[in-house]
Amino acid sequence: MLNRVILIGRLTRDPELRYTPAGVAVTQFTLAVDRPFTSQGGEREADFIPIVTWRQLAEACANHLKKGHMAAVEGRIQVRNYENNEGKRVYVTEIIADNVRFLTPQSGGSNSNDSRLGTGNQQNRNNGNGRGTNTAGDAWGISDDDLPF
Amino acid sequence: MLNRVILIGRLTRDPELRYTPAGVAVTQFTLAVDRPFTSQGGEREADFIPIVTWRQLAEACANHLKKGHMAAVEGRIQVRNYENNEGKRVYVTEIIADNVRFLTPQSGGSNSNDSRLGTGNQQNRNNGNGRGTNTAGDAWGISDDDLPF
Amino acid sequence: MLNRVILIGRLTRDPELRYTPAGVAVTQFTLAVDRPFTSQGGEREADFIPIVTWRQLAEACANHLKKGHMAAVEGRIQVRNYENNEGKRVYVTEIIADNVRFLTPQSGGSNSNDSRLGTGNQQNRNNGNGRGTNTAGDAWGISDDDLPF
Amino acid sequence: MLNRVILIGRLTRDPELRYTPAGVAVTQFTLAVDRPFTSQGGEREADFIPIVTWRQLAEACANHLKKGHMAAVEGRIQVRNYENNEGKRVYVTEIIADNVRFLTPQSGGSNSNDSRLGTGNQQNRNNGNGRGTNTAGDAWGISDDDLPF
DNA sequence: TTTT
DNA sequence: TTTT
Repeated sequence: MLNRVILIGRLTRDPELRYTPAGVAVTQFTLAVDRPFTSQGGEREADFIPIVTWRQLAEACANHLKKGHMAAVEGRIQVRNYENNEGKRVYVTEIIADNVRFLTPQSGGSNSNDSRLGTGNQQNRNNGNGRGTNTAGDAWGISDDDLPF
Repeated sequence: MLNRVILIGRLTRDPELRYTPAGVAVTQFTLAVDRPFTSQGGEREADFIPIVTWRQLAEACANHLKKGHMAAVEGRIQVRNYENNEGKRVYVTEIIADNVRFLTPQSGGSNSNDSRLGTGNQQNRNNGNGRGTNTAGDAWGISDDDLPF
Repeated sequence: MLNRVILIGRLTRDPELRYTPAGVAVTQFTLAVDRPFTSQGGEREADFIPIVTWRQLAEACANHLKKGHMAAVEGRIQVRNYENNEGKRVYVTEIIADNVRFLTPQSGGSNSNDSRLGTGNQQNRNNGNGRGTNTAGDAWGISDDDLPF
Repeated sequence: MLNRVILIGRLTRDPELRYTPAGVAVTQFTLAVDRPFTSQGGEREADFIPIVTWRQLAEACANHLKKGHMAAVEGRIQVRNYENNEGKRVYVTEIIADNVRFLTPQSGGSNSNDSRLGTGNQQNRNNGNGRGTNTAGDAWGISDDDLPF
């Protein structure tokens, strides 16, 4: 009934932009979020949280975010499951973002930081590429059925 | 750097209270959180999100929550990993709650609804039970190393 | 750049539904949110927080919420200022809600609890009432300029 | 029952650190939070939201934040009222922060960015200044009764 | 594997 | 598998 997540962290890698078979942009990246406390045994000190963005917001993230950049992400937790290549059900927990703020100043750019996109937007984009259209599904088990808006 | 989650949903089962080897209370339950939209293909309509609470809050949840009850949960996302019995690394995403509100009126009780416990509290509780102490570790791969506060 | 509020509390009165001069629904109510701690001197124990909703969500709130009902409100803080009838600038802090969950079971109703409305919706509603159209502006200093979406 | 706010914005001025009569540190600053949309009439484009921090967090903010710096603030809304010098009741809405992240890199410093302080900390600090101790009360109507933790 |  |  209510599902809201807000994170600030750093990208562990460059974001990956793909397109669903229907031509809808999706990008994924992982946010390293430092924990508030230091582990007693020198163990884990960050959580690595997968983020998914769609449509315009996906393209903005792909264009503006890089490995190491800081970002604030607002969205909801989604628990997706799909069958892997051994026929086993795999559960994946991700944040479906509807707002991403770019907190690392863009080098040589305007850096308007205005990235509230993606929610309530209609325009799809076909990448005009027969081979590329279903890479999203192949790579991540994401299909057009997962479109969240 | 910032990691905050707020959920409202219903318990899919009664919560399970266990104790770490050191005698610290942990309870786990799953929250079914309805999605805001209806899936086009009649697919999934809720996310099932695992919640972990510690210490006093753990005991309050075990005492007051039941299957089907509505609750509001505030906490942070944690991505834990452990080795399962086939020697494979398993990743588990859970919400470590630091505040739980009981939204289903307690039958025949005072229902003070005052459940802001667990954070910053010192008192452990040993269950005085040699056999029972490490059930938490056995069942869920949770140990005293996972103590979040 | 990021402005998010989540509250759970109870309505201090029935909500008030009005319409802007352009016929857009607005409703206002106040949420009493109990503080997590008990004041040492028996002082205040709740914050009384004004909520504003627009369009479809405004009408859903007017239809389903009553004094004493519990609700979860998601939105953003807005600091509005207007000139009062003594020509003095008055500052008003309110929550502009984009999601309201009705946590009190509706008596004699279906209680689908599906109240994610209001954001990204286009339909205005003229109340067909010449006198009533600008009551919102009169009563609260709200005008069509304050439309948030 | 639940009251959570998360903001990202910029300080409109340097923060002001004071001490209550009992010697507890309080700092106040205002966060300018850009609105997600552009006003049609070129009107207001940011909300100016007053922030209050206490104890260790107050001193960390006073030491590390400056006018123009970006910060993420987590806390709760509080509606305080006091009598002004004309004997009139004044209502003040502020965010009582329990977590502040410094998002502007510190010039010439370590910038550990570890600012999760203030909650659950016991140590007060007396400023050893008879005259200065109650400046907080004078300036802002804040007294030791307002201590939130 | 799931709640109403 | 991971960021600073």
